Amino acid sequence: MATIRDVARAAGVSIATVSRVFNGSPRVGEQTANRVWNAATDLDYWPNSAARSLTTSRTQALGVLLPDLHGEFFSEVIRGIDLAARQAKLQVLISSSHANSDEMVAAARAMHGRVDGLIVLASEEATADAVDRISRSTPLVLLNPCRKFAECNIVSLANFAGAQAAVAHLLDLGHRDIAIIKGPTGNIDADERLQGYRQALTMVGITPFPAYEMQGDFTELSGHRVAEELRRLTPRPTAVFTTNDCMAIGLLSGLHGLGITVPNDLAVVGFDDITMARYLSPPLTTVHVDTFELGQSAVRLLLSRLWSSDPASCSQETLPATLVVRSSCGSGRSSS
Amino acid sequence: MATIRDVARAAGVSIATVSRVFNGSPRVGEQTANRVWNAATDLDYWPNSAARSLTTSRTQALGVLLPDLHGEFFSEVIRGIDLAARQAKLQVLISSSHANSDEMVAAARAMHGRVDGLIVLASEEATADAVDRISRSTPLVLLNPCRKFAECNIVSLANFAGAQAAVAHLLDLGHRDIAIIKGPTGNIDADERLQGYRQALTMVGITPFPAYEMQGDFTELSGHRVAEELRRLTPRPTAVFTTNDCMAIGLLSGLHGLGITVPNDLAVVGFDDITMARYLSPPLTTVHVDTFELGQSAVRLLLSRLWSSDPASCSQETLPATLVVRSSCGSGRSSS
DNA sequence: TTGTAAGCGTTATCAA
DNA sequence: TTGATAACGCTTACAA
Repeated sequence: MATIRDVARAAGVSIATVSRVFNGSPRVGEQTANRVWNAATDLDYWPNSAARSLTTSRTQALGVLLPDLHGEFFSEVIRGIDLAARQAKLQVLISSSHANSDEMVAAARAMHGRVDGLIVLASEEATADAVDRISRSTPLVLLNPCRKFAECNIVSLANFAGAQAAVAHLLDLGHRDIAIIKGPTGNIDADERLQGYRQALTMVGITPFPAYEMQGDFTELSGHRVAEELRRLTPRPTAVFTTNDCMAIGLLSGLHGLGITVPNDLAVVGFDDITMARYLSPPLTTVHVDTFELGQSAVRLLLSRLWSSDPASCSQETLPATLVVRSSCGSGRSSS
Repeated sequence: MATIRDVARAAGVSIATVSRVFNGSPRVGEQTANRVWNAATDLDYWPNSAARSLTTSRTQALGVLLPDLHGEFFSEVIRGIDLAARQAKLQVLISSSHANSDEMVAAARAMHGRVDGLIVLASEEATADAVDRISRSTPLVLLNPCRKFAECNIVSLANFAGAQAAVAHLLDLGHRDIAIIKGPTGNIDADERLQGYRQALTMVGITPFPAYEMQGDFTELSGHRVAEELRRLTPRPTAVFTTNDCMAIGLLSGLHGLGITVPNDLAVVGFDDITMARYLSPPLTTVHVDTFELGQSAVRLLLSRLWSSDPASCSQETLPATLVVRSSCGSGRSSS
């Protein structure tokens, strides 16, 4: 690949002039600029980003650190980040599947000199410590962090409120025996949604019943497995809140196999509102969250952090979680 | 952030020695190495990747260029790439949502100096031209390219064979009137799957019937819409091949609303075998492809291309597409 | 408006 | 085994 020197030589100018042309400096004659463009095109020249970052100490890139995520959440967050980054002329470096703090810190270090800041999804308690270590050397935006780090920019989802709304909906429909399928232990989303569930029950005077809190792990398979357990519960619940849609899908499938009809025998409400929620049978009532927006917001926040003169400035943003009523909860209990 | 000079000063050595320590050079005394490690740890030092790439002219990073993709395909490919890259100690730069060649070329240029090679998913005819332009300056691996570029490393999916197998399955079950929901025009996957469908019919002496080739765009919504069209077809098809699972989901939902039961009134076979295919009702018979492996293979191919002494060397790999029989096609037509 | 030259943080080539 | 020092390709004062 040609360098700036090749272009300078070909255009009969100094390398400084070539640099000016490529950086859109106004202090360059039109004729000269044209000669430079032509030479650059001929030589198929483009500035070397590494060299550029070195002199400017700005990389025009951001890094993303993620745990081992699957499915729509993962893809939509990345899409959101990628799109917002592109609009801001930033590049995106990704490193996912981090199971513990050491891996995350190693990934962050490896990005040193390559990124101006980092977006970190550390929802698992196991990766919390990484945030402390990384934040000492790099501007950070946290996505849905497992703990609230005081001096960080944070974008979160309204998990608690969303879960409360989901359960309140079931209560409104006349249900009293409401079970929940929990997410993985140590995951902040899982935990907040569980708390929202308990709170909604408590508010109407129902004491959360431990046997109704069934363990899942956010996968379809775990939802499928729980169907069997569910029918053995006494008193048998009339409704169940699955803390994400994937588990709802598995559950629906399991219930179908068991001959339990939804919503007549059992009402089901999910969380996330993934694309296909509306195409399930019955269409799933669930809590909508905008994962794409989550990614976009993170980039915006990082940008404002990078531009701000005050590096200690920090803001926290929470994205709404709103109930979307479809058919999986029916229209109320016929018999009380 | 501390630089190599700070560490050298703190450890009382030259910068060359610090560099040697961080690059695992054997030619350095144990005592010295320890002093350097300690100083580095104290100062929280880590080598600047941009500077490193500049001197070595190797970046230890690869770029990924993608069109506007959603859902599981997107996330699994990236996961595959990310994992394989991490094993090879490579970083991953992502740029997605490219709708045309100019955008792709711009993204590739912006990565100049940041990546050693590129993985490009250019399945759309609209982005084909970008491949030609980019390949002149950067080592490339193509994922499922819309045209077969002779001098490129390519990993593809066995779309044709997979589609043939899906339709052959329907034929085996006694179906003769088999419709198809096509993917977006100009998309290679869509096209190859359509060709496989036609071929399977032709092979048993059935002439493909144009009215049976319904337009979809790989989204759930398009599958949903087609349900209505489908029932108005004469002769009414007894089976339908949807060229991806998302459309099958939409279709299933639409058929359910119309009171058409699967597989009794209509057999449905999909393509992709996304995670939730098995949890649909009925569980979807579909063609399994390993998207995660697609990403991994691409990285491996790029690596071998980068290491190979012969830059013109190129290999093409095709990943299998195998039928997974579940319940959405039933067990054969009761009445012929 | 253009050119010269210093410097960004490394690695790599020599010497010592 | 270590240390000077010249690149690497670029941006940016400062001069002209």
